[in-house]
Amino acid sequence: MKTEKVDKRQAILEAAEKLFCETGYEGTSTRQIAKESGANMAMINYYFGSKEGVFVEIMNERIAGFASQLKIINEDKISALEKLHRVIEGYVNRILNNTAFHKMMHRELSLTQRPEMYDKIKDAMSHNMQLIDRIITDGIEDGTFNKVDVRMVIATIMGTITNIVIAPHKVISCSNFDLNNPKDKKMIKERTIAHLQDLTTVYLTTKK
Amino acid sequence: MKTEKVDKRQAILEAAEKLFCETGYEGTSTRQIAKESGANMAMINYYFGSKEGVFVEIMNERIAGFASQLKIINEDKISALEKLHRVIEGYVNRILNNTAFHKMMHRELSLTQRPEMYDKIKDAMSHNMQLIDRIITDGIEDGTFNKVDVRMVIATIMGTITNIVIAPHKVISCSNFDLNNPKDKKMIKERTIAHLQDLTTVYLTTKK
DNA sequence: CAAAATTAATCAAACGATTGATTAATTTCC
DNA sequence: GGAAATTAATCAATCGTTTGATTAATTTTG
Repeated sequence: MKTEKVDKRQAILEAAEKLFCETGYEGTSTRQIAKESGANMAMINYYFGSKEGVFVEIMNERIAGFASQLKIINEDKISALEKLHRVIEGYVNRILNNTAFHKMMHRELSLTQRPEMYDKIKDAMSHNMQLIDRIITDGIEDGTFNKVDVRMVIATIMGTITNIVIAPHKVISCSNFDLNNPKDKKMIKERTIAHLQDLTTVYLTTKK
Repeated sequence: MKTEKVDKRQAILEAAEKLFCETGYEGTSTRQIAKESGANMAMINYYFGSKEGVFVEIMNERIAGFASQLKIINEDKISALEKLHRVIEGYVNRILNNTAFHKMMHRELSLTQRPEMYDKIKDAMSHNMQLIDRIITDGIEDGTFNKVDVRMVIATIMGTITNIVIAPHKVISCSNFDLNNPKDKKMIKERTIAHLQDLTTVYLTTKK
């Protein structure tokens, strides 16, 4: 009999992330994680020390993957609007490819009970926000963009995407719509990108 | 000594809402609710049947207050843009006056474990969404608004507000900023309204 | 009106179940 | 053979809920 080598540690992380996303941190028990991952309950504490240790590990892993994606964009020799459009495309794709995690992150952000996690997410976000801020501010300074409330524009871009992830029914009234269905996801991605690019183009570059 | 008559039932509701907002539904114990409200633990089940009964009661109360506010706007003899601006003003004010509850509602919306609550929130929202949809669609049909993705515009308006409530640090980098501080709240309200009204005006009425 | 009966509100205590965590023994693997 | 990985069994603590009793207020009755 072949010993199918499975990494229990990884299995726990994946099972935990799935369950945390679905039922929240408090709503998920270590026994559920053990059952879902096929590992013994004690393995959770063996590898991660505690339930919270698993959670922190998941967040750290994910957040680490955040930073690397967007930095390249700002170096390209393209217009501010083009940069912004690429950022939007990158954001929409990444968030809609990780809807479950994004929901969890947002949920955590709305809770006051784990301030160190709140700060961690905040810090992870702030870097990307500074990048977008830089792009828009540059556009304003060189005269291609209107003078707008930069931070509010960012809130609008981020907020729109998050809103679509968390409450897709607002956009699609179709009852059998499913964000996990690749075809549906592709459609909503394209629609979101098109909308946000159109919106920013009109709002930022229309001369009054 | 005057017997200061306190309504325990109401006290439980208020304490529970506060705690649910702060630490989530699963993260709040009935013992905490009892202690915070000054009521005996048994009173929770006596009045509401269960912990979930308290939660449902809170949501129902709040949602009931939702519907009545916006319906009047659509009857006024004003332009579509004017209507939309009033809706934005109403929304921003209401949500920023109830940030804790709005956070809780949004958190609940991102969980899949209480589908009946999800549907309840969804239904409560959908009425208001139809109203906004109607306003924008009318504006498009009579030629005052550009042809846009109506549902996406709604997602943008809602998403912006929610994003500001849940992650105000994105907008205000000031460290001692506090949404519970009336002065700070007033400022962020005005800024949000101004931004969204400006955004919708430019995006919907600028002729290309 | 006043005694009796009924009701609603409140309480401390305890219920069984479940929680996250730990133990000590066992198996796996190099 | 010994370190690492895995297990079943168990821990105290906490969970949401229920209980039986008590108080205070109200209603019914003679």
